[in-house]
Amino acid sequence: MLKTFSIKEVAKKFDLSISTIRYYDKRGLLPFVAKNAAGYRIFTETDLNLIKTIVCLKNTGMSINNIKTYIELVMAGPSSIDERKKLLLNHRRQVLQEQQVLADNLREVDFKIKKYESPDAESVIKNELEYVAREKKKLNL
Amino acid sequence: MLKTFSIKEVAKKFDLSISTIRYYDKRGLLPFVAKNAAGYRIFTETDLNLIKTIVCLKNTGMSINNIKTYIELVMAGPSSIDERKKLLLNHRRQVLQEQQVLADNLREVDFKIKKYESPDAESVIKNELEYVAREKKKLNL
DNA sequence: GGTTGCCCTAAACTATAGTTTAGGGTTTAA
DNA sequence: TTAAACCCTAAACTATAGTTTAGGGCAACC
Repeated sequence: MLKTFSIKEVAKKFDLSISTIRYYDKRGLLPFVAKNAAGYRIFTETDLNLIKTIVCLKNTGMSINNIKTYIELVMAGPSSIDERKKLLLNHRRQVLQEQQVLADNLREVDFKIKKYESPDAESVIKNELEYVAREKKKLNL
Repeated sequence: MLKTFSIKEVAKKFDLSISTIRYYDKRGLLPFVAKNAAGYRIFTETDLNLIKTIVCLKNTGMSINNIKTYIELVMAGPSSIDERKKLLLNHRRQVLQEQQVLADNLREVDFKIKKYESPDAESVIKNELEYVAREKKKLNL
């Protein structure tokens, strides 16, 4: 028999809260999820694949609105393949850029850490402080 | 003479909006910025160094509150070097983890893109759709 | 000396992404 | 058959990070 999953099981599987899943549904990210007679969400195996994709897009910083657009394209069937590809390629570019920003700025953080690890950190920083004080004094600030 | 900068110049230099700089000040990120008799913020060269650090921490995803903590440590002088180092090392760990998440999930996105780029993408996706339909039918969903 | 451009604060407003609460049905296992 | 464990919606609430607006003061140039 085909296995189905409750909202609680799905939440656990993807490390989301139940309310987040409900929120995603309300925001239109889960139009493919069926409900039983009592109104309970019933998740199938293939639903989980799509949810994995949603989580993946979320984890790379895509907004709910854009994820919704992607899901709508998926629901539209094969005719939307080109648009889906365009959307994902665009997203990919943004992620690469974000990675670049992260890497560049992390290097700066690393410089600071090294500075603090240096044996003469204390005197260096004292000097900097004195310089700042002189600078403000000169400017009457 | 020592050069100083207006809020507008600083905003331009760091690609921030003027209101963001005011907001940062209000949140306690700029306790080192002096004001002239008229209440105008006057930024010195060394102020810019600290602002660069703030932007750097922001660009690596640190919250305003944690940046504030870091700035407070800086203002406390050399005695806080150890704590600053700890804070930055901790942040560094989080950034590395975020980079990992980004990289892992981007790989998934790349898989999807490749799938859409394949010549038989259309038939593959048609088959998937039919599978999903059969699945839901079997489950009476 | 007035007009244009800058600067200020305080407070309200916005966007995004959820979380929590209230009130109420359903399922399951003793 | 009832209590515990689940599930539901709607709506209010929260957190974060700003942006916008209202109402005024400075500054600098013509």
